[in-house]
Amino acid sequence: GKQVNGTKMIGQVPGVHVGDEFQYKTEISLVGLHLSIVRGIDYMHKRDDVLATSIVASEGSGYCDRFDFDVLIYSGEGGNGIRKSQKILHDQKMVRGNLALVNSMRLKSPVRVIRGLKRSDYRGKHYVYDGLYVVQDYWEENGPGGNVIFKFKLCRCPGQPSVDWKHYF
Amino acid sequence: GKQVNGTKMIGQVPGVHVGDEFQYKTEISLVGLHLSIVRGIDYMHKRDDVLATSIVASEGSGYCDRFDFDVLIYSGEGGNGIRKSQKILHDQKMVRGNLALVNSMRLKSPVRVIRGLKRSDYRGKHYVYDGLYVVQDYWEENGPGGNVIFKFKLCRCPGQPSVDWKHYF
DNA sequence: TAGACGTAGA
DNA sequence: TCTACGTCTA
Repeated sequence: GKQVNGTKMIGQVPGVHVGDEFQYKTEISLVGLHLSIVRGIDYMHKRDDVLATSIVASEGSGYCDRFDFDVLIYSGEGGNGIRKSQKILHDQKMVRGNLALVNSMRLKSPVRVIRGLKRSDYRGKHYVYDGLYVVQDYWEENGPGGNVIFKFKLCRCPGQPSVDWKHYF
Repeated sequence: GKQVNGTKMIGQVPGVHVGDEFQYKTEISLVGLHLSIVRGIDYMHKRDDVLATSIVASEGSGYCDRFDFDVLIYSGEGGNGIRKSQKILHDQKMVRGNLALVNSMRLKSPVRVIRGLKRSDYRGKHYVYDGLYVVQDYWEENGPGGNVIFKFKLCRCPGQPSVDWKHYF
């Protein structure tokens, strides 16, 4: 690994606080919040399980994530082909990040949530750490092309500082 | 723009020194060395010209850049299709970055050179600022598929600190 | 080797 | 919308 902040880990990352803001995915990678520069769901092996460490969620990004008070409805990974020029839609599979989120739910293992926010100046994003969530439920939905998409319901762990989102938009 | 260090500029960047090392393209973008995260040649409008500000050069990357003492032979951009899964080779065109380098040669405008070095631990790169160069010549070559590739000869400006490259490999 | 919620500029 | 010397994991 090449992260500066130490090893990949579950839960709170030392030195990173709720509300901390970052310019690039590479920065949240460097501080150890979310190691993958491109994937939305990051995960790691822990004992015999693969558990989610963190997710990057963005409203209105084509993934249709929804933040509603302390609840996040998050879309699984794979199949949607959003980054493809030929937008072929496939069913999402219960593997990798999706499977890690289910395992995290089963073991009540907390997941770091980073919100990707649209910039005011151009089409890119910036990123704000929103704190720890637990996965409470998941289900399948049909995407626009009839393909299977997983949805995960995450609830923000109590006792964390609140974030004034108006400050970041 | 979103760079932290100020506006895009030609020549020396305040606060950045020969030998400074960076982990990611996003970092050299943040400090103002090379604004584009993906392009090898960065450039800007200056009066009625488009001039090169900086290039990222890597030996052994498939682009066949060559460093030889204070001379760099650098390959132009476009056409080579290295990042494509279907490796279709086209002729490079005298546009964008390639044109900017020719303009920089004509006006003897200095170009910042960043060397992309292979990491020891994985397949990615890190980046070291090598200082200012001037473009002294350019020509066409035929690439492996017979396609046209531009080559640029850059010479390192005298009076700059030397770099102990063994330190970085 | 390919896939994944990458980025900026034309 | 596309291209461009991205970057990591499986």
